[in-house]
Amino acid sequence: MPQEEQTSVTHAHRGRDGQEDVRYDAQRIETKWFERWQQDSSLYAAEPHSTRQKYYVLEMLPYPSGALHMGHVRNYAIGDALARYMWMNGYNVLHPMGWDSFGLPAENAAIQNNTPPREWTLGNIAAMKAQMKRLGFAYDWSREVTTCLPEYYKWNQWFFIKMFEKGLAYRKKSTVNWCPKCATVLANEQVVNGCCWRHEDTPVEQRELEQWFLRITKYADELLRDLDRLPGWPEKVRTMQRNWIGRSEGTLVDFKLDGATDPASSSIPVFTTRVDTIFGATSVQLAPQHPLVARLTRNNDLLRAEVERLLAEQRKAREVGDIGEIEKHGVNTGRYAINPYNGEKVPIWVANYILMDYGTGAIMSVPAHDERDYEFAKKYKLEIRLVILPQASDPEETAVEPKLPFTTMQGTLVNSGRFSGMDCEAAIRAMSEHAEKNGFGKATITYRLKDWGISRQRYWGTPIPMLYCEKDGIVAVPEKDLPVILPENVDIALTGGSPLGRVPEFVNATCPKCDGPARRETDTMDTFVDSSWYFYRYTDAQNDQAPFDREKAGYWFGDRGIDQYIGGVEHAILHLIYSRFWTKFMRDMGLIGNAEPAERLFTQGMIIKGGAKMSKSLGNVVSPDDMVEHYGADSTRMYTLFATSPDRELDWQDEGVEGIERFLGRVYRFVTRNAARSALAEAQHAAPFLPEARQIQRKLHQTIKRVSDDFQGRWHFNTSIAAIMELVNELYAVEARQEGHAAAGGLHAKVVPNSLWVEVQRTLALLLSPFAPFLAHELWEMLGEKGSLLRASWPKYDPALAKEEEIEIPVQINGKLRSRIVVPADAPEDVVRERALADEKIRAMVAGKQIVKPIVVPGKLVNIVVR
RNA sequence: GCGGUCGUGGCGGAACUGGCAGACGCACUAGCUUGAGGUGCUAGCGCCGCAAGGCGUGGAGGUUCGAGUCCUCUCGACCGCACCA
Repeated sequence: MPQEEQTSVTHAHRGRDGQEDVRYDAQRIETKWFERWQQDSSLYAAEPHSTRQKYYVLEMLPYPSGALHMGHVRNYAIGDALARYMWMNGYNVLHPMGWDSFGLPAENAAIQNNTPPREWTLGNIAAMKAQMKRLGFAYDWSREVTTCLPEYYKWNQWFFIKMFEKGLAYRKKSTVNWCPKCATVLANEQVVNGCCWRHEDTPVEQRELEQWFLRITKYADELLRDLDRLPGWPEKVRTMQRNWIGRSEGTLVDFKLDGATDPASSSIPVFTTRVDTIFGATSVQLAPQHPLVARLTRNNDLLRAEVERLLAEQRKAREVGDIGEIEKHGVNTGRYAINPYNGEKVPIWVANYILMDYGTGAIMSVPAHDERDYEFAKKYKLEIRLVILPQASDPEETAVEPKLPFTTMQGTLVNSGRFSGMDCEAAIRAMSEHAEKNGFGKATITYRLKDWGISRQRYWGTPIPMLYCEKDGIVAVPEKDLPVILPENVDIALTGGSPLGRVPEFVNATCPKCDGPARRETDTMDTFVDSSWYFYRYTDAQNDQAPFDREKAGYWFGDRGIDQYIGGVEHAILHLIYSRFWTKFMRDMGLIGNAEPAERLFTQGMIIKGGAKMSKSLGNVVSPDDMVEHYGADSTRMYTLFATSPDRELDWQDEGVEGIERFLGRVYRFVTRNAARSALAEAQHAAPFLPEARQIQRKLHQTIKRVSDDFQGRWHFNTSIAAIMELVNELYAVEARQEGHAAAGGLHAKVVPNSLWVEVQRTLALLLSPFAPFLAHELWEMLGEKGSLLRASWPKYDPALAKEEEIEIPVQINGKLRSRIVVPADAPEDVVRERALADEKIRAMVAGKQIVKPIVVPGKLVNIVVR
């Protein structure tokens, strides 16, 4: 038995001939390569044109907050490993990086530290770029994009004007969050429990402001449909986007306002997905903000006060985020609406749970067939009228009265005039047609997706390139006058309104149409605009004539987009939907040929520690700088890949990093001890190929296969790294035996031929280079190789060499493991069966029993079923 | 409420299409080595049991020669959406 033989081998205490091992000094190695890589700026540069196939790998660009956090490191470690792997496989790789550098934190820092936003931001960028370089990420810095610089945001303005010209950018009134103490607008994220984040006892107010919107809803349907054409995106993200777009098919029905004096506004459009239940409608419910409400309450102070209360309740609930749990309240206006299907008069109510921004802001209430309407009707004692009966399972049976509310579609209409007797689906079709024929409605599709409000009453953003002229109205800044430069030295104190409005030199301009005086737009753009198209700019980052050259973008994007995009799930909706919208718009402009920004998307998991997300308040933040200083960049990066698979949540453990450092030390010492051996000398020796050598060779090729397979498939780098560890463990074991032989003065002082020994070490450096580039390069150099590993070829595995000659397979009796046998790997079924039955343990156990059937799974196991 | 992901040793996690559960790492234990500074090497390590053996992948059933993996029910954790008419 070969297993037992192993134990008889002397386990040497690795004497190493009394020689001290060199310590693995990550700092020394990494500083050395860091400095070398600094010298050569072309090292990671993508070729503009190449005979090699292109590969565009992109990680989401960071906001320059001042320091990288571990989430960044994980994200970039994944992308960098992939980029390096593709490089070594002969691709022309584009792997760029940039800065999403407009946004609020810079303004807050400016107020707190009295540092101009620009200075603060650029300082942070420099610091973070240094961190990235220290971590050894292989970015093509010649293509760096910084969104807060005029060279970049000029093109935000250019795109905006193009959208304006196409009617895709427009202005309308809308509600914003307003903190009375700050006297300014707040982003939704800055509203905490309905109060200002800086004044936690001050409730946020809603204000109506004129805002710029981008008509993303024009693409709603395509954005939804094309999700099916993105098999390379996580199902989760596609589902989230589907829900966000929220397509809903239904019917628009006009109820007439009874006794309307003004014919122009005499109808109340209502949206419903269940027009089949409309004969059961016993009221119409309006959102408190519904335009009709103001008119209906004009002469009734009491009623108006009630409505105000409902409105306040709704706002409160929405701000806290639990509109779903709001206690339903309503008030009867005393007026009536006429159901166009049966001419019936139903009361009009105003209710706090009706949302103005979905559908038409008005609903028909059918208590018998809707949960919410039922609850509301019970509370206010409104009529509940049954108009759908469950379909009897047995046609002979008469339908029974259902439990209310009866909300499923498996039913038949009753008490519904000429539509009685139809099933729900047929009725919806027939009734929608009926409405359209008679001019009071039609089948419609509504979306939850809203047009994108991009106006921000903030300083640190892209100025919206618009002018307001008394004579010519809203006028776009001419292209030749772009960029509209964001002025410096602006007072950004939070005193209300847009800071740019306090800069007369900025505000006062000339109308390009009439040369008369004009006022500049003082709002800036949402920073999501910046990140909606930045990845195109990487293909042509220095272009000052256009956002990018069509051909250059065409080369990298092709017709499928970025080959691999990597980032956090937190961007699953906003950033990724805006990017998709922007791409479709650019395609319609003829700027690009792809309809989607990225063919494949990978969302990495969060990093937690001690069961919670890392946060300053919990004090469980692990700083990348500390880790790099302590264990080195290689260990830090590699740990983020080793702790778990990249798609899963990572539970940070400092001891885990130590484990990686220990492993890298083992590799380093192994090569230190063995690098000097000459392959050439050995080739002449032609040493016998002992079992140990074969074992190493097999393991080596199996490892190459496992690591390569992970890159090609599931990206489970944790198992790739585990495979390399296994290889190294085996190398140590064989090395010990080799020394044992030598010490014993054995004939085979060299158990493993030097040529193989050298191949093993070279391969080790190659396999490690995507995960631990610093050490890999050091090893490469120790092995006498020159140049970057990026230019080296990824090792190929040889299936013949990876193959096991003999395998051990388990033998079960009735599914329970009873013995093991060793057979040739390619032994035919009947041989395996014979061997299993001949096994002594098995013979003893099946003696006297009847063998029902022996099951042989070649190469896997034997299971003998006995009775 | 709807949609999704996930429950495996003391811990992080392996086990791709059903086929030896626990690879690899951490922690722990022992031996050797080193040593005034987070050292290295070797071995052991799911649970019960002296052992033979038995029991084990959140729980209960089922399919199968065989289930962590498939099916049904159920419990729990996390994420997203949410009076969406």
